[in-house]
Amino acid sequence: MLDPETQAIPRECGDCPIRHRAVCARCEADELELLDQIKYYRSFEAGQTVVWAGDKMDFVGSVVSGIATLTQTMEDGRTQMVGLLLPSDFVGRPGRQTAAYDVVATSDMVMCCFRKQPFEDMMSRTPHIAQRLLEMTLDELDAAREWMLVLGRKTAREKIASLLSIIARRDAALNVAGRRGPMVFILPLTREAMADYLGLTLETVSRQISALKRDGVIVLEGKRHVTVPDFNRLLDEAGDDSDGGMLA
Amino acid sequence: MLDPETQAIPRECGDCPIRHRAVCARCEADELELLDQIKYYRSFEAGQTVVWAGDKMDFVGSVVSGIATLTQTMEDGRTQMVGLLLPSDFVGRPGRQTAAYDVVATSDMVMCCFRKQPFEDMMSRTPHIAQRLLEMTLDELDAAREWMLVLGRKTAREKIASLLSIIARRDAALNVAGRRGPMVFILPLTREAMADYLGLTLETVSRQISALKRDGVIVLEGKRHVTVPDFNRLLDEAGDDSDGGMLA
DNA sequence: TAGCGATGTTGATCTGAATCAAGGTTGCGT
DNA sequence: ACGCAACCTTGATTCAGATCAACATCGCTA
Repeated sequence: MLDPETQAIPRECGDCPIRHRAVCARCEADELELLDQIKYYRSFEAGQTVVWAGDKMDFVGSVVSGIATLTQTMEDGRTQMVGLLLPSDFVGRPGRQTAAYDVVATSDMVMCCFRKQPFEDMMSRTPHIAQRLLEMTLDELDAAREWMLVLGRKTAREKIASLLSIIARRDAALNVAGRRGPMVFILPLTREAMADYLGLTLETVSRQISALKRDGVIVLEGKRHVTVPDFNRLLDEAGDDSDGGMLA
Repeated sequence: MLDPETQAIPRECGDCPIRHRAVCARCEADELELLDQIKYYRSFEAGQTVVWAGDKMDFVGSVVSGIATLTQTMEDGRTQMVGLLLPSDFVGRPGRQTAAYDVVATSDMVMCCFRKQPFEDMMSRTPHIAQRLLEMTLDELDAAREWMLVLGRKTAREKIASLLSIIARRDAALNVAGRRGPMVFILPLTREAMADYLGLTLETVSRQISALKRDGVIVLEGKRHVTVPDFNRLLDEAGDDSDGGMLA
């Protein structure tokens, strides 16, 4: 496992890989310089907890690289994942003292952090930040509502297909768009994490993945390496309106 | 059924019952005056559709009175409610052309609307509006994530108890706080709408309500009038961390 | 005041996913 | 190279909630 400290960390915002998608996306050069002065990086190892629900959280920030999850847990141990944080996603809520959910790094991860108070001060003086944060929050709300349909009404097979299509789509967006041929990606989650995301047990996740493989919807190499020969077929299995595949 | 036109509609923002909770909550007198000039009211009858998912939506607005639902529907007819809109809640998304969900008035309802373009112009010039909208959107995101736990991990009985406790709490917040004695409220949803909210069938909703009644968790008069003798008992049935009942 | 449609309840049966259980793989530390 | 721990798969059985079905209640209109 790589020492997270050795992962490439941008020195300046200009070099930052998430520059154009994160909460700072709309900032002008001068605004970026101010952010540059108050930002700091933190690295987390796979499995490490960033914050526990209910704990005081005196910073906010963006995922620069790696993956984290937001989860909620009931007293008896039932857990539900409520968010999957990928590079450029924002962590924390301005105007709130404590974390509402557990935040856990699922892979080695680097975050670009700001202490909450300076960030909030800056936000009130820099509409570009608040605007972008509003936009990102509205997108997350849409994603959460999409997920409510998955949790409430889809079958186990549809749930798995939905998760795979979301990961596949997002992966394609991060990499160069329009690559020809079948989609290929690495599952960033264990079977158990998938189960927590989908409101299933890990056994059901395993069975349904096996079934999709048996039916040729996906091809597996090892446990994590997935190839999707026909993305529309996968969307169909997810119960989604197909087409919509190709956006401009 | 009341003619919605006869419902009391405030003339001026100063008289408005949702003045201090809606998207305009943070506005100063002069800003309010500008909003006053571009606002208009629309009334909807119970059952009426405000917009269909995918349709062009050239306005945004706030629910002034009554209740509306946001729902998503799959091709085969499975539907999932993804939002319950109460007085002061915001409808529509700035910066988007078409509605993402069906919006349906569940009771007679009055909305305070703004054409999208003037509202967006005003938003870019009035940070108070964008600030409040961000805050409201973050609250909605929290509510959506809370709901993901309900949909993904709770039993049918816990789901019903969760819904009842949310309605009870919200009702108590709208009415004068701190009233002593048992909580009493009217269910604003049919059994079918509850089922769509909870990811259940209407039969299961009916059975679980009967069970909660049989076990003395709730008392029913007719189908819709609910009394909760012991709110902590209800929270317990919902699987929520109890206490948290009394906020300052 | 009878009839009808929307809404709600309850019972019988079925079924998809959970639970219980037994291995199989993989990768790491020693 | 071995042994252990995480992770994953597959099978047998159970069960919560869906489905299918019948009937009850209420409000409205003719």
